[in-house]
Amino acid sequence: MPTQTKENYLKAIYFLSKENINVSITELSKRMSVSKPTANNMVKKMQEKGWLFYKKYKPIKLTIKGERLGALIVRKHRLTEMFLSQVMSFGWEEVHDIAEEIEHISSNLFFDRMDEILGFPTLDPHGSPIPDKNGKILEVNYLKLTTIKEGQKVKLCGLDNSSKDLLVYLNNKKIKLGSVLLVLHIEKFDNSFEILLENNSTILLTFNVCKSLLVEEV
Amino acid sequence: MPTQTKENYLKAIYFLSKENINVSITELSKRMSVSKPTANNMVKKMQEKGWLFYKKYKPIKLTIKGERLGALIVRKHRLTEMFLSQVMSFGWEEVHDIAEEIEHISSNLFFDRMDEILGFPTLDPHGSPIPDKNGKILEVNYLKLTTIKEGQKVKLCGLDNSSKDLLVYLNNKKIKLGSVLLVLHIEKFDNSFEILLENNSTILLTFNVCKSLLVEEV
DNA sequence: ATAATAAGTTAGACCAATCTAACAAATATG
DNA sequence: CATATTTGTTAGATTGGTCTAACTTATTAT
Repeated sequence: MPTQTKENYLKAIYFLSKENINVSITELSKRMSVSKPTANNMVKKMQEKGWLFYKKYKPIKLTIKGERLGALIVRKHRLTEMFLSQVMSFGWEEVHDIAEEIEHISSNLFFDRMDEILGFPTLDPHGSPIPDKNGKILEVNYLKLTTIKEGQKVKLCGLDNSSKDLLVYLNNKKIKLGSVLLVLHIEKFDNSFEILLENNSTILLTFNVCKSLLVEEV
Repeated sequence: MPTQTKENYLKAIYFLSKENINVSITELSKRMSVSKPTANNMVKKMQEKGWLFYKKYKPIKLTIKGERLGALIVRKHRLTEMFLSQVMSFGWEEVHDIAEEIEHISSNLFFDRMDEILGFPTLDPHGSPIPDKNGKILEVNYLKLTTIKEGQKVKLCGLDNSSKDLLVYLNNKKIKLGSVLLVLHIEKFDNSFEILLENNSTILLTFNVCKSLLVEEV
């Protein structure tokens, strides 16, 4: 049973790895907002527990065990976010912080019941996969909106960057997961996208926003 | 913001006081399953925080502040139990352990939303009061069934001892919160109570069981 | 009232998680 | 290639929560 703190380190390493970032002591210390000696010390302890492998100046790698533990925390986090939003009517911008706390609850029953109530979702509303009870995730292959050509119709399936700002922005534009977007025109000048929505309104999205939108051709 | 550990001490002192137990260092250490020096040390720290008042060999008393903090933890615990049972379909015997963990979540919004979903209950299914957002509890003035005279009609409003055994026992006898009981006869010999239920069946309750039944005259 | 028991305290230790200051090792750069 | 910069490590301290052993101070019981 990892402590709450160690669970947070596991999660940080898990995400850094998924982001293809070389997980160094320095990188980890930045992500965790702790000093380098603190991160160093923690990594040693986690290695002793058999959750990761580390050699001086080499990237930190989670072991199978560590990877599974990390995935299970992510599972708890994402199920909680969905539960808060769908069952408890919280807004998407509110759920993250609460889920950061609830993800450390040890009772598996609690999360399995959420899972059941939610109908065993495999993706959360950001389009991020929810690991199953064994820490296995369904691999998805979405495209960034920026790779889509003019005239193409796509469905919004996920967000690459789930910042609160982006969520609020999309909400204002009436775009949500599952929304169908038609790329009317791409402005050569600034790479902004002119998009036709299902309600026949036209909106303009900057290149920066488009980079964060993960879509699937329809 | 009390740490999780200190919240547990606050809760323990809160309950010991409510049970009219003289809260000594020894009593507290037993309740918390820690050594006496540990309890002693903690009590000193909590006094510094202004949550309680303690003088050598004198009973520990919560300050207004400490009382309020304790009540708020109880609020979180009881709301969680109700939410788990009523919204998430957990059995009443399963909810306690999960609530012990969730009661330490800091987000007030989370509990306020539970409260809303549950319809702002003031009593939990054991008949125990749920403190409000300010830690105020609806003072109820129930009587033990043992104080009721022959011929009197009462309504079951709460349980003084919420052991699983008692819950199962009452369930078998078809007695639940809100049941109306008529005291037909009190056996002088062993102080057992002969009770007439709403369905016109007659049952016999031992003095011991009657002590745990909190009722209101009707 | 004095001895036995219970209650409370002190001292010293440990572990988890953190810090700063100072130093060492590897990498990058002029 | 030599030096500057980045990266990692050591050492020593702190805080929160815990322990045991040994001691002191009340309470209780004979």
